[in-house]
Amino acid sequence: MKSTDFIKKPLFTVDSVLFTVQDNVLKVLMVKRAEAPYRGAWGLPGGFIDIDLDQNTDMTARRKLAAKTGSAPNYLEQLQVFSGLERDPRGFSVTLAYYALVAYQAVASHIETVEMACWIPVSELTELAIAFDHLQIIELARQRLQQKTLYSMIPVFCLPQQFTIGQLMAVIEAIIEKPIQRKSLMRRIEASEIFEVSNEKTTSGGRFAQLYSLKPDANIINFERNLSV
Amino acid sequence: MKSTDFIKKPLFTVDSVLFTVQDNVLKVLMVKRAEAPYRGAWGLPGGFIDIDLDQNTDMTARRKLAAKTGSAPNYLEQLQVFSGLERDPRGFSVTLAYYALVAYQAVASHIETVEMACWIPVSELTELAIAFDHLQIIELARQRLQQKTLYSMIPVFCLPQQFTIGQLMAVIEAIIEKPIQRKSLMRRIEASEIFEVSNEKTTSGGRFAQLYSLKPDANIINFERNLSV
DNA sequence: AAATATAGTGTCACTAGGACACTATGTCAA
DNA sequence: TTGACATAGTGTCCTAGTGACACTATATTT
Repeated sequence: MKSTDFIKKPLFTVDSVLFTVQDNVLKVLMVKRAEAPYRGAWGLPGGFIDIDLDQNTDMTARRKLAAKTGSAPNYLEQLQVFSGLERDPRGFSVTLAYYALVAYQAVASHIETVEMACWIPVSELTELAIAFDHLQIIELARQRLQQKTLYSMIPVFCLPQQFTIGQLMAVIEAIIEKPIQRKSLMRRIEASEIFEVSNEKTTSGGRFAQLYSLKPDANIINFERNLSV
Repeated sequence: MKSTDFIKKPLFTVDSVLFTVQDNVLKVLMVKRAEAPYRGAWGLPGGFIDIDLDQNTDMTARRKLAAKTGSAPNYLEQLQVFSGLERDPRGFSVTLAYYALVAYQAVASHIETVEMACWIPVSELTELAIAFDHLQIIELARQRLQQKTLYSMIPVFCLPQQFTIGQLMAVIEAIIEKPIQRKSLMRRIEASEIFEVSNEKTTSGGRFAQLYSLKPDANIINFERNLSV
């Protein structure tokens, strides 16, 4: 291995776009950068692989998320690699971006205790100083999440273990930013066969809503049709 | 930057699964490895980023593919990152895998002149010695290609510029390994609005087949339903 | 001219989602 | 107590895109 290899190796990092839905608004976990470059700007939670700690890049993403949220996300999937000379002032860089989902309730209290980690509505990101190309990464993650919401049930991962259909519907509508038919959602819940019912629950004035939860061994399936756009 | 950073940086490579369809069989471009590890085994075309040559990882994939095929693929997309301590005897490694499509005719003659590059039917891969976890990567790429074939027209990228509906149908059936309805395909060709007609052509005994080609500015769209599985 | 092969169309059935009226069951205020 | 209202959940018809498959069209071959 020549010494030039050292210089020419690109920086490799792992970043995650952690989504949740709170009050019918899609939000992203952002971290205020304490170091250069882009010191003081908001960036995605992430960092370098630690070969001693991480079996693979999934573990890196989980470790970095746990550091900020104190827990593991309900869903984690690779988004895309972003690379190039321009995206980091330190030189050629390669970032593996993940996107992830979590229930707001699961991390809300922990977030408050963490210095400079914050849920930011995706619609308000443009008002902030965002580090690197992270705004672009978030936008792609949002598109992927929207698309996947049209043909799968992944939005359940933005909810606590027990949830009502009304809550699931609200989360879906927050993600795709369009209303959907309650009836269509119920048909899919039945067809997917991955949910089970439990007790009852009441919310803001109205009939009791059935509580659902994911079956323990449930695999998220893909429907063969999209919901209408 | 500490000296330990040097040691602990993972190997980062870019590999591509280049598919084509020849004689109704889905094939992958494999390269016989001339160096350790896995010397003599078959592996995917790929290698390290060259920061001086590559603007980004897409360019790395294209450059490595051009070295083996003499041309650019018709389609190229990121598949997934594979990482871990176990997958490479040299240590912790990270590979960004792409998958790509090309017309057999476009590279057939060049392949023959290249030492140890070869189209291998995906069904015959298990009979060979495959380096690293490349077999697993190819399998995932195949699944992604199959899935995408159900809701898009990407299989056209396995064909030359001009092609008949019969050829497109054959390519699709080779990819998903199921027969499809000619009528369904024609409906999608019309609906997609990305194809245009040209002259005529005859093949093995039968009525002339209309030749189609992709419109110059065509964007591959996704249909809202899958073909039946 | 008939057999055969491939190209392309007409048409009906099926399926899953969209629309929307309707029923069910809770809260709250007069 | 009762009626207005809010949310939960159902019944039913409409629609669009695909599957199935018989049918027509046009070439080659014998």
